[in-house]
Amino acid sequence: MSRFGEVDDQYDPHALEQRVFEYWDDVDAYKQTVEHRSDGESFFFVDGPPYTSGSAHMGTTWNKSLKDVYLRFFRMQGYDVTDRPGYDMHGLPIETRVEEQLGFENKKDIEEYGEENFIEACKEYADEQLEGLQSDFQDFGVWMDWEDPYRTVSPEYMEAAWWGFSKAAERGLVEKGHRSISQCPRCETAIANNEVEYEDVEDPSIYVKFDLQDREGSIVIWTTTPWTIPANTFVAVDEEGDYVGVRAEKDGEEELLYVADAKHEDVLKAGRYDDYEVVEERSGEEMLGWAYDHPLAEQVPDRVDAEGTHEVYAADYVDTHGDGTGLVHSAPGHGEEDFERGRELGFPIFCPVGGDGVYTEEAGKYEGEFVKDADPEITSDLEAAGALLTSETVTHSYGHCWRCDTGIIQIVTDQWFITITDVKDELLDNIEDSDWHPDWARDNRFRDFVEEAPDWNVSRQRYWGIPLPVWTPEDRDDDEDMIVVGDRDELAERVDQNVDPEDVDLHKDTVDDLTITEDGTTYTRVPDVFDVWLDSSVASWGTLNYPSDDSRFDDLWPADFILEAHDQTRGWFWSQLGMGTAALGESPYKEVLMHGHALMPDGRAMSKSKDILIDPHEAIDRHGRDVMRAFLLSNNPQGEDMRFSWDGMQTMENHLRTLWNVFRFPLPYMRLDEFDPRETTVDAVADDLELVDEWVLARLQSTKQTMTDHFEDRRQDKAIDALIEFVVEDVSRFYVQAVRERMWEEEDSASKEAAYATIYRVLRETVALLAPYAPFISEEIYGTLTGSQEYDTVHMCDWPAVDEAFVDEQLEADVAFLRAIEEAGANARQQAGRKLRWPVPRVVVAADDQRVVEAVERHTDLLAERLNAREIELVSPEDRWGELNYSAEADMSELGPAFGDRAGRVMNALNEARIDDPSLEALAAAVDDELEADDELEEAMVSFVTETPEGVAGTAFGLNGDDRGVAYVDASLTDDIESEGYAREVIRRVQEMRKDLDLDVEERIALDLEIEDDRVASLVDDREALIREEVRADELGAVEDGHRKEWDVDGVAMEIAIESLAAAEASE
RNA sequence: GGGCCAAUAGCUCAAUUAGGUUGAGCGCCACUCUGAUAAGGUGGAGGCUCUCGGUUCAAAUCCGAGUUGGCCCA
Repeated sequence: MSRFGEVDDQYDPHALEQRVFEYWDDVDAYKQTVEHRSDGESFFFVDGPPYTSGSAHMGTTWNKSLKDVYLRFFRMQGYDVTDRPGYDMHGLPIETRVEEQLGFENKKDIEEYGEENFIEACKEYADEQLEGLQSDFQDFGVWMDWEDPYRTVSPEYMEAAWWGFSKAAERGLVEKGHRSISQCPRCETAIANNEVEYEDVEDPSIYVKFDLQDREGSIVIWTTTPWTIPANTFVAVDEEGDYVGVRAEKDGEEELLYVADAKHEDVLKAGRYDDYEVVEERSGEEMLGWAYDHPLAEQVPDRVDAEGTHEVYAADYVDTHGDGTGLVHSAPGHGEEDFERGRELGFPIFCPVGGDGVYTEEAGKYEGEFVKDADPEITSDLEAAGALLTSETVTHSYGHCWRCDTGIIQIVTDQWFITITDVKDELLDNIEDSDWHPDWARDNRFRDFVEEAPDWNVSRQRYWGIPLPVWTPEDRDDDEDMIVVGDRDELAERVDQNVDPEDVDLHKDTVDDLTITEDGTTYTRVPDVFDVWLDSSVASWGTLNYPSDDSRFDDLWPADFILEAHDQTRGWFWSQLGMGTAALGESPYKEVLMHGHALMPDGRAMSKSKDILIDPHEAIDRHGRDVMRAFLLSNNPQGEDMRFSWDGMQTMENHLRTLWNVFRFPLPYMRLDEFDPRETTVDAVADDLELVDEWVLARLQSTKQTMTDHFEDRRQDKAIDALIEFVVEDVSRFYVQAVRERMWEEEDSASKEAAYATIYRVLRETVALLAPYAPFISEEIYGTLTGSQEYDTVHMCDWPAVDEAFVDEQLEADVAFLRAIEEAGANARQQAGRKLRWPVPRVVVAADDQRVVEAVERHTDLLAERLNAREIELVSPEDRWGELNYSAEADMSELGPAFGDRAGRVMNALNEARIDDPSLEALAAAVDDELEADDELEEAMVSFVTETPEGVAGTAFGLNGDDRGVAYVDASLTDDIESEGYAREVIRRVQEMRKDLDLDVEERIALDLEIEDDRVASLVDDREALIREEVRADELGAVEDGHRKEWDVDGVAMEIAIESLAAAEASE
């Protein structure tokens, strides 16, 4: 870009962004920036890999924008930043998508299609999805290493998972075990608890009577899963709970039922008993050991029947006041808690259900039926056996597979685990080694989650994932003597077949058939693949291609910084901690920034499936990338959700437009004067800097300090707020207004040079501060300001440091007062009906305190200029402005009782009184005529009102809500003031006419002026020189044709004509 | 059902370690100004600070209970 070149009149985000994209390509901006920092201190950022399904939504967009702003910030601070993006490409979500595309219904279809083909199809699908995300992220202007993302499906990455798992195995943390797990019967695989989604469904709700042996009566249990009754093994009670025996009567028959005391009314009501009576009170403890008959003994002949089963036991999962009866049907072959308790009690684990949710042979009569379909039959069998107390339905939340929405079932299967419960203390210790923003997320939420986390089931009975690197002795499937392979070299070395470690893909189809033979034993591979959460859990070394590339691991690991949304406490924050601790004994990250979710403008969650969303592409279409990014980044990134807002987007566009306008304002002048920013620096012109220059430079220093502090607190939102306030309030609305005339000066002057140097410095640093947020507009402004004199891209700049020479807190405070006075003055002017264009003879500032006096004394000239006042008079706090009078406003409700029928006259006197001291004494003296000897005026009767002299209006000014004084504007007219006022009116109109003709700023004109009112005409004549200079009129009164217009200036008719001299000459 | 977080103007948020008359920006309405400005300026409307209790001379702020929303867990 050429320095001070022509720029768009209007901020046009789309055209600008396209130009910048092309420019970045031309100069290889990203690569240069990375290279520029290659000698810096290392900073290891790890990208949490988005799952490759669908395109970028607003949440991902916010996430990547946040990453981008921090990575750019760290780079500007000099760090050599690791910025490899990642993609999470394995797992059930993609499998189910591909199954849908291929029209598959279950695993058999996959087997028929062929594992290899299916895996290939998944790979293709994942690759396609990755491309969509890649191009979106690049389109948002995110600078990461897009040429080399880490992909969880690459052999190097899969090897990183193998390595981590094998390290955990070396520490004895890998075991195969029987566990109760959540199973998706359609996907035929275990799914993690955190992949279970809960939805309300209607289910059976049955109360079942288990007849007691050796004593009269039945115990009553409640369940919403009749299909688990065949596996019933024991009944649990609360040892400390209160239970009752109830003798109940229905249809003339009587029975004795045992339930929790707190639940007996509900239960008997549900059973529609005619009448009942509590006949026994028992503690849970007393019921321990009671034996009962399995109600489906006939239907399920192979049911569990070991010593001590079908008896009552204590368990801590019983609640005598919750749902149900206070007696809990327990089937260790299904429920997780039942399983744990059953194991403690030493019972066999009976689970007559297969991975597809179909009863096995062990289920006797029900063999071959899908469990949920068997509910009605089981219920009617219970009824036939006289065991059904009642059958209803209930709507409750029930777990579903997060991908295919099938209701999950709890069954006990063999799975592989990383037994992180064995290192729980270490996990909790390692939490302490990471800093979180916000800190409560770590200390409350994350700690709670880790404390309660069970062992990690890492095996899935699926295809599209990283194969477990576990080989077990042929014909045995336990974890004794297992072999865990840690990398590809080890694989090639140990397997019986020929494998090229450089070449092997590592997916299931390439390793399934490999065997290992050692010491005469042949080992075969466990057919499972890893839980997809294990993939991303190794990202901290997978990003570095460790272990296949060990060049950087020692230097970089663990990660310095990660940044994800709050749903990752259960996800990636956790899985990484678990894996890092299991494999290496350390937290794999040092600092966490946890942001929230993107919500709809009305506060609802966005949802793609329900089509409730704001598409980032639409946001870009409407406002551009910089605006979207800056809007997203102006939201609190710490734990709180972000509401998207179109208004907020528009406001951000307005702010960026203001910056654009500030930037383009001085360009023509700088160009004309051949201003050289390298020679004419603020330091070079230090002696010529005027007050406003020093002030805006001081504000720049404090803005940099504020922004840096906020960035270091990870509150980039507050940082950009500070920057916008500086640009809009200080630079645009104050500084630029104040220096316009200096820039218009035609002659070279030290003052103009100082203004150029100042605004140049301000703009040059502002775009560096803005660059991480709005990289496109910053680039174009930077390029236009610097041409080829600096870096090729603003993103190579250092983060601007505070320049102590320009820090001036006193000046900042002074100007804050001046601006408050100016604001009050503008208000007073409006009250007095005098526009700013007309000078006023004086402004009187009545200061309430010494600080205001100091500010005004130090900067009287500036204040006079801003207020367009000929003179500033200062009244110090201990004095009162002598020209003020006071009147009183009487309160009749007080006067009435005090003065009776004289009240009206007193009131008039009070209201008419004019006194020069607002005291009751002075007032009493002024209305003396109406008062009688013992009358006493009281504070409550009146309130004092300040009366300004004729033609003067006053307005109070203050700072942060505290009144600090009053500004009085004396708007009286003199010939001299009218002369300048009318001259300014003429100038403004001529300027407007110049604009009509689209004249260049430098263009000379001829001016013709006719004013009917002789007095005004003569007043204007007095200012001829001023008018000629301001409107660049070389000739007066000689316009024949030209541009001619009639004006009405406050009732005075004028006719103005102008003509460009260049045009006039050309036509001659 | 449990945990965490949030709730202040129509919208987005402030209210300065630890109580002292609720503020800003945007939007809206009126007026005004304009040779950088789809700008700017002035004024205005707009709030039982989610509800109910408690502590206190005093609560948006501290405590308790609830409501709504978001996330997490079951």
